[in-house]
Amino acid sequence: MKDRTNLCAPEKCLEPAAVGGFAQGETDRSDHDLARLAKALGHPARVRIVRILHQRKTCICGELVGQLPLAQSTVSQHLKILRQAGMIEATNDGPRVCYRLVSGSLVALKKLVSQL
Amino acid sequence: MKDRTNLCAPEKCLEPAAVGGFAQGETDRSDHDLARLAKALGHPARVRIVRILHQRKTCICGELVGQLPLAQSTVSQHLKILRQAGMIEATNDGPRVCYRLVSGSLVALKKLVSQL
DNA sequence: GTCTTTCATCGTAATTTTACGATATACAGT
DNA sequence: ACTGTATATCGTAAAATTACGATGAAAGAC
Repeated sequence: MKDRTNLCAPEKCLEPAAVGGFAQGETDRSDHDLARLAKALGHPARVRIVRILHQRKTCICGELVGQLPLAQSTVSQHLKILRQAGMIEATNDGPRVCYRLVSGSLVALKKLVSQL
Repeated sequence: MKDRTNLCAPEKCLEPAAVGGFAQGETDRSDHDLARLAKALGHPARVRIVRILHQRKTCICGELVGQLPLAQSTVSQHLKILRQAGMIEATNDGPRVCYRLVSGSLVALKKLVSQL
């Protein structure tokens, strides 16, 4: 077989090679940051969730489930992905969970994209 | 087992539910378009490729391979993903292949992101 | 206390992604 | 025709993604 520790998935990709001359750790970080946010938006359901949260400023999980043609557990999974990417956050409201966009996350994304 | 024809991956996701009241096929298409482009940028190597092509306006495949800590076949695979997403295109230059950004693809991405 | 509601997590399966080496293909030069 | 260079594609394996139902955990209602 071979090593296959996946040089790219975590945070190692593109960094070894970049040391080969001109220091561009800046670019590397941008690459990873943008890739991380882009990946989080790489599914229509998650784009939709972000859109809804942008409109309603805040939204209960159950309402999001109602807006999507997916099982509750699947929506919960998508919410987790967006949370791990730092795009949304949640607070508890009794038995309910209130989601909202992380302030500045959209601005950060737009900035990274505009720098392309 | 069950059906599991994956209602989301192709182009079906979010469309059945959207018919439940206010017609918003517009939003659905935007969701899919943005998700498609975002997914294409959802890997640091592909972000890097797009950045390089933006700088140098045009680039031979081999140079891209030299800039990335990945095997030639892997880079070729990433290029294929970007091509299928409509972000880059290629022309043959002798035995070499010359890649460039598809004119307007970045603008389209920026527009979709700015509409978030 | 016991329900009920709301959501996250678990277990699982199918599919996709990511990576590599090996091989095929296409073109230029000799 | 043969050689070498450049690239794509194939075969394969590991890991991640996407989806679902079932189960678990927390909080309010009774």
